[in-house]
Amino acid sequence: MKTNQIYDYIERLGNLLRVDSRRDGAEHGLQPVQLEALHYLSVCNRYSDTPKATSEYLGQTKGTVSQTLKVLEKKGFLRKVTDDNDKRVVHLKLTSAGDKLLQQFIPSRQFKEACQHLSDESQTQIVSCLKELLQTTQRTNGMKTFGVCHSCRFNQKIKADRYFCNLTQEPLSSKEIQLICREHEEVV
Amino acid sequence: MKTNQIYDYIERLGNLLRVDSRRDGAEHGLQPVQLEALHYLSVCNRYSDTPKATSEYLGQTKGTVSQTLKVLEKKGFLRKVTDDNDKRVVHLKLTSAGDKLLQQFIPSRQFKEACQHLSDESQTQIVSCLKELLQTTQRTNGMKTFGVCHSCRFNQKIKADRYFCNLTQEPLSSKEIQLICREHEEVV
DNA sequence: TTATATAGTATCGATTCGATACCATAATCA
DNA sequence: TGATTATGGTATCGAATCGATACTATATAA
Repeated sequence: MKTNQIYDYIERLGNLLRVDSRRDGAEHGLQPVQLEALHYLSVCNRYSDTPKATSEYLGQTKGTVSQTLKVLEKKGFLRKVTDDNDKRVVHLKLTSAGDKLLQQFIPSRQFKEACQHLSDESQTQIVSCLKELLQTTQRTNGMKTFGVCHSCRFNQKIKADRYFCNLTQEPLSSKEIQLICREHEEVV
Repeated sequence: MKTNQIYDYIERLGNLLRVDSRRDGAEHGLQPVQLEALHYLSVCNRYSDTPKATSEYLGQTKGTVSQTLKVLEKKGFLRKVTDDNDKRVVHLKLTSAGDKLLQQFIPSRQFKEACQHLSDESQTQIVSCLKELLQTTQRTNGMKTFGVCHSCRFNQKIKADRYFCNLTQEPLSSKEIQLICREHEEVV
């Protein structure tokens, strides 16, 4: 069992990313968690761009996340749009300033630099290892997986470029199925 | 280039560990960063168990770390011992309560559980992947590597169970060379 | 001896974070 | 239909992180 070793590496790598994030974010008066929330909102689909879903993703209470989002809105990195069908729900859309910020800082310059020193094979192997580790962790703990539609058991391919979600009973475009979803459930 | 994918996985895994840590630590009134500091101090050698080294490891300012350590001391998880040679320096020793705490919470129950579902091969592969990723990141960014003496260019094997550090010019036991060191430099 | 570097601490203000209380809308059910 | 309950979200408070700054004590260099 190499549990401890794996734990140490993940903790250390996560830590380093956080240090980068703190330094980069400081330039715009942003905290690591705020960048992370913005990052999430940039890669999730229309079922998942709400404060509630963000709270589930970050593992924080909705009150905490509400404050985080307020800061991001005040700084002009996202705007809130009330849902047409359910007026309790708000959707969080990145502004162009928000997009620009992420392109600049996510991943951090340091991390990009490091990845360039890895061979293609290494990168492929690392991706598959991390994927397995993450999926195992999420499955074991009964957590939401936040995967993309492509790997979701609810997703159904109708024809080329036409998909259908069997959970929401709505059609999805080929662009949409590349985004992560709060309702995602791994194909078994 | 799979930079973004790798970044996402690491960020997500690190995030999950932090959520576990926050929940576990809360039982003893400890924050994630405090558990992390204690964890570091439990696996570092006698050159590296100081506030300064902890600050370098965590990537935080010495002032910040000083407060973290004060809390851990007040709660009885570590004690401070002034260095004999340099009276500015203090060494941080875990108490038995500190040891016990780590055994209970590091790695988190959830993480141990998840790792048990991974095959031996998977674990071995994950370890080697993460190691490569971490080393590349640290090397690229000119960071301290915080490795164990075994992989350090300053370490010299005299005979079975007898080692010597060419940096500090001191002998090291076979037990000591399994601990991480702030002066560690990878063999090239 | 004087200056400078280093290890560490103390204090302050901005911010995170969870807990609690609260509001508005939706869903349930008698 | 009308009352109850559930859900999404916000506001406020207190404890804690974190960096910046200023500070003390010891060690090293000039």
